[in-house]
Amino acid sequence: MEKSLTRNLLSNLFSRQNKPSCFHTKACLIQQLQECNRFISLTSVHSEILKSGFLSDTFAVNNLINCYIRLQKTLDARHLFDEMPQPNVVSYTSLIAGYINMGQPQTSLWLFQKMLGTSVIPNEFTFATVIKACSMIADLVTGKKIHALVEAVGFQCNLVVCSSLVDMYGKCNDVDGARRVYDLMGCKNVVSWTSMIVAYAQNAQGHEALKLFREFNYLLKDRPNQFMLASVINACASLGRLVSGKVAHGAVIRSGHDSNDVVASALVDMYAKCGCISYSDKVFRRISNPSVIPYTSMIVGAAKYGLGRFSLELFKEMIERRIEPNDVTFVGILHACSHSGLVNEGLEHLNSMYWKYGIVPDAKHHTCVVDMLGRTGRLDEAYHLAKSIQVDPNAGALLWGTLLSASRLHGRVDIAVEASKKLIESNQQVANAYVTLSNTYALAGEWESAHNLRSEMKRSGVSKEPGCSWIEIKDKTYMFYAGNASLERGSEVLSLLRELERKMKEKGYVRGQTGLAFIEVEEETEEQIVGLHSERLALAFGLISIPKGITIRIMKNLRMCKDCHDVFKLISEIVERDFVVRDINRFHHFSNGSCSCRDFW
DNA sequence: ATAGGGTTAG
Repeated sequence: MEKSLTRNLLSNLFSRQNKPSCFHTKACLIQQLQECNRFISLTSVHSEILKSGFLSDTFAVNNLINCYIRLQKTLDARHLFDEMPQPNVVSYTSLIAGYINMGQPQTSLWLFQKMLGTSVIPNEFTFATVIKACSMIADLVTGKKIHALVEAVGFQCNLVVCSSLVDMYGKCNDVDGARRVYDLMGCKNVVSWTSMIVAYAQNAQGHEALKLFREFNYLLKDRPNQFMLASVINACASLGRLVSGKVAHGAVIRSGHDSNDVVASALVDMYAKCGCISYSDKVFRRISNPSVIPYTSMIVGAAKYGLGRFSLELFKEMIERRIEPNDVTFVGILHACSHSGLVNEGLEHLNSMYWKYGIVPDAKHHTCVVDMLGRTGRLDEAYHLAKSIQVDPNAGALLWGTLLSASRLHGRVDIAVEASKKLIESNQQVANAYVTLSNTYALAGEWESAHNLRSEMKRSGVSKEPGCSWIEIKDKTYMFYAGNASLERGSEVLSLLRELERKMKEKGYVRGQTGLAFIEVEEETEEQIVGLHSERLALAFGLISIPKGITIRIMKNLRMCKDCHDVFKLISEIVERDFVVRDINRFHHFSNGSCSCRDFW
C-alpha cells in the first residue's frame, strides 16, 4: 500500500499537467482535500502539497490526515502523522478518531496515552473521542481516569463531553455513574437525554428509561427523534410493555420516522417480545429495503414463537435478496431449529455457515446446537460437542448450563453430574448447578443424592433466588413466583391447568420442544390477557416447563373450547385478586426479559 | 477533529 502511494505521488509530482493557478494556493489545496472522496485524487493533491512545500504546515497536513482517514487509509495517515515536526491537538484527535472508525479503540487509547506524555493538551474533541473508545470496549477503569482528566482540564460543563461520559458509564454498566454525570449537566439536548435513556434500557431498568422519556415529553424541550424513539421502543421490548410500545409506535408514525431501518427493527423486535408476531410481520413487510438486522429480528421473533419453518423461509428469502447474514442471524436460525425440532436442518446450517457465508461458528452457535441436540434427547452427542469446544468462563457457563437443563429434561443423571461439575469448577452459576442437579436426582428417584445436595447447599450457604415471571397490564405488574402454589383455590387451579396441559398435548404440545398455545387473539382482548396469565400461572405452578425464550403460540382452534374459557375465567379472577404488585420498582433486577422463568427449588 | 439508536444462545 505504501509503495503504491509513493508511486502515485511520484507520477503526480513529475507529470506536467495544466492545473488552474489556484491549485497551488494553500486555501485551494485544502478546499480540494475537503471535497476529495477518491484515493487517486487524494494522492494527486498530496503531491501538490508536497511540491508547494506545505508539508511542514501543520494545518495543511491535518487536513491531509483527515482526508486519508475519511478514505479509511489509517496507515497512510499514521505515516504522515509520524513525520510531523509539531503535531497539534487536531493532529492527535484526528488520528485517534481514525483508529476508532477502523474499529481499533485500543490503539486510539494507546495514542491518547502517548499524547499525554507530550505538551499537547487534549481538548473537548479529544475527550469526546477517547471516551467513546472506552464505551466501545466497556473499559470503566480507563473511562473513570479520563473522566478525572476532563475535570482537571475543565471540560466538565461541555455538552458533548458529558453526553459521551453518560454513554460510557451506561455501556460499562455503571448506571449510577451515568446518572451522576447526567444530573450535573447544566444544559442537555436530545442526545444527552437519549444517552441516559439508553443507559437505563441496556441495564435492565426499562421503567426508568420510560420515566425519563415521559419527562422529556412533558417538558417538551424538543421532539423525540429517531434515535430516542428507537431507544424507547427497545425499553418497551425489554419490559414486554405492549401499550407503551404502541404509544411509541404512534409517535414514530406521527414524526415520519417509520421508514427508518433502525426504528423499524426495534418495532419488529418489540412486537415479537410483546407477543404480537403478526404486528412484527406487518411492520417488517413495510420496510422497503430491509437490512440484515430487521431480517434477523423477524427470524428471531418467529423462532421464539415456535414458527421454525417461517424463520427458515425468511432466511431463504434474505439470501435470495442477496442480504448477507451475520453471526446473530445464525443464532436465530439455530434457535429456530432447536425450538421447532428441526435437528437435521439445524446441523446443516451449522455446517454450512462458514463455507457458504464465511461466518465462523463460535461458542454461542455451538450452545444453540447443544441445546438442539439436548432437547431431542441426543444427550451423548450434545455432551461430546460441548466437550470439544474451547470457551471462556462466561460462554462456558451458558454452554454447560444448557447441557445441564437438557440432561434434567431427559433425566440423564450421568451427564447432569458432569455439566454441574463444570459449572461449579468454574465458579459460575453455582446455585443453578446445585438446584438443577438436585432436581435431576429427584426426577430419577435418587432421593438421597438430591437430599445430600440440598444439605450441602445449606451448609455452604449457597442460595438461589426463586424463579419469577411477570406480566404487565396497563400500569400493573402481575408477579408469579415459581413453585408458589399456596394461593386460595390453588388445587382447583392446578387441576384445571392439568386438564389444559392434557388438551395442549392432544394438540401436539411437546414438552421442551414446541411452544404451544392457549387462545387466538385478534386485538388486545380480555382473552389474550387471560391467556398470558394462564401461561405464567402454569409456569408458576411448575406445571408446564417452557424454557425461557419460548413464547406460547396462539392457536385458533382452541378458541371455542369451553373448558379453556372456564380456566381463563377462574385464573383471571384469582390473578386480579392475588397477584397485583403495586411497587413495580422492586422488580427492576428481573427486567431483562418479559417472560423469564428461572429454575426453582 | 467531538456525543446518542435496532437483532444474540439458557
